Amino acid sequence: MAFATAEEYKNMAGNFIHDIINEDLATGKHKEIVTRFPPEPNGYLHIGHAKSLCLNFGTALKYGGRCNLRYDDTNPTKEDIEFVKSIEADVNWLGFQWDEKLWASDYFDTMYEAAVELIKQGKAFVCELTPDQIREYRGTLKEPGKESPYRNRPVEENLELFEKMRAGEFADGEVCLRAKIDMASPNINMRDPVIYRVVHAPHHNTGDKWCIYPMYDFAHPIEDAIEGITHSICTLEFEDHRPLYDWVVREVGWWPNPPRQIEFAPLNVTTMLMSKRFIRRLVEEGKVEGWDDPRLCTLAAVRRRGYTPEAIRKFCNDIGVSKADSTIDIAQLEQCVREDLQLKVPAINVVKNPIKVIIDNYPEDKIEMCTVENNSKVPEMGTREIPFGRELWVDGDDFMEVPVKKYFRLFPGNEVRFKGAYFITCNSVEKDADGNIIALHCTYDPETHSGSGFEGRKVKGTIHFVEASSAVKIRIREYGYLMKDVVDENGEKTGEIEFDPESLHETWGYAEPSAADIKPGERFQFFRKGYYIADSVLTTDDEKVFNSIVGLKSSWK
RNA sequence: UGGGGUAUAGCCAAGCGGUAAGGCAACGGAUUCUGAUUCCGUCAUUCGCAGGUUCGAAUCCUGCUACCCUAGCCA
Repeated sequence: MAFATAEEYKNMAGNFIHDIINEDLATGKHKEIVTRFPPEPNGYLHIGHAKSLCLNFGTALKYGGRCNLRYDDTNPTKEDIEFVKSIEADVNWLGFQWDEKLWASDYFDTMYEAAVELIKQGKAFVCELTPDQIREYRGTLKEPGKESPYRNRPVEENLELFEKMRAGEFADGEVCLRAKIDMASPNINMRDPVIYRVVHAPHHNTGDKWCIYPMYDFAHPIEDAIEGITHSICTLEFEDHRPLYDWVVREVGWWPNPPRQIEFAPLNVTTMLMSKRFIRRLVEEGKVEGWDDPRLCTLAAVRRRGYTPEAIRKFCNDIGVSKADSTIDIAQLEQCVREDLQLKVPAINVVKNPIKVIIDNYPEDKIEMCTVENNSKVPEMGTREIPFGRELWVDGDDFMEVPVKKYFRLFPGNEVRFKGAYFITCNSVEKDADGNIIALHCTYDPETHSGSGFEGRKVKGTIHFVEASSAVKIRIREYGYLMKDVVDENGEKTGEIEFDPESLHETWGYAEPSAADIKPGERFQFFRKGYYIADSVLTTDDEKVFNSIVGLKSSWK
């Protein structure tokens, strides 16, 4: 496993978060920077998490600090230990190594003590209002709330009641512990927020030890403080919670140099569905193959699709970090993938929508081997031999019976180079009774073999081919976008997007003989077509299935 | 009609009182045995709008406007 290096992040794009860190370092507030990546184990990590991962781990690398992986497992009813394995695999795959792996649930004792501390200070109380009543008492965005009748219980009574909560003497929702802050606060988060609730459910880590669990707003700042996190980086929607975050660590008072929460804008990418809820629905309804369906944006999916961790890290670094709502064009991600793959993967010849080419002046039984580069950008990747013979397949896109302007591949009367082989002239088109093309009859010029130094004339087009008798048939899965624009009856975009059932297009083609040896997970450039990966799930001994990664940058217009 | 945020090119994003970086996209042109790559070039007289301060404003001040978040015993 190749992990991201400190070197990679030394020159990480500066951003407002680093301005804050630099300041904290300069003033001596902190000597070592400690961050954390705190997923709730309730689903798969996706490309949006990658931004957070790169920010948190990258920042730690940049400053020579530490970054913890911490599971925010404070709600036993919504979490599933099953996801833990995938989360760790994905974090490592992306190239990050946590300093420590921790569980919020390991701090339940401390959190309980912290709650008791608040009660003793008269800053928390046990409330017997029902959830509905609490909502009612909370007020609205524009109107202040009103105080709970239980708000001014004596400390001793609160202590007793809280102990009873812990002892399991109350049913779920019957009572809860609330912070005593300000019911008239314009910030709703400060209107006596619930900090502990009763949940009679076993916890994967603590079993039946607890039947009360802390709420995020109470737990998270304590988790950060315990670990000595210096900068708690999270997404924008928690901005309004910051006053409460600060309140908790301040009022509990056990941490002289408490962490600072900093928020950044979450990632959106055009055509990529970042909603975990919607992804889950598609998976459950069977509209996609699973959490790793290559059309999804989970890390498992983009991995299967052939994206590399290096490309994703580059992408995250390129897009920068700010607090402005944004949606990145998918083209920017794809470009990062091409840029990375270009220097790493070999090319093979593959044709889709094959058209038979017969070289009429080439001997019937002769097969000769042609030498081609594995990667024209990287000579060290060597060469390979591909067969050339009388009957060949060319790509359907490489022939036009009636060429459009500036088309310089195969058409009747035109001469092109077959990459690695000869100049070939298309003479005639053989068709069946229905007008379907059976074969293109061509001739080759023996003097023009690759490497012969022939300079007699030039051709404008170079195309690739697959020798027919040795061709390997392959299945190709072309991934379009999962979502498409919703259009109304007039064909106008409504601004909404919906699931596109045609976003997976399956076709087939022929590949050169070497394709028979390809192992699942291997990536290739399909010469002149784009980047593909041998599917690690579907490939069998009998057939090769390739998933599209990204296409080549542009084609002729 | 509370509170908290955010507005710089088609999409991101630097900029922090001294005259608009960079990336993606797009478009020209050169090279190319991949219409890829590579290489050169073009792409904001203007920073949401309107005023003000200043020799000088995207940066400071005032007033607007638009969009996002926020009323879980979710995170």
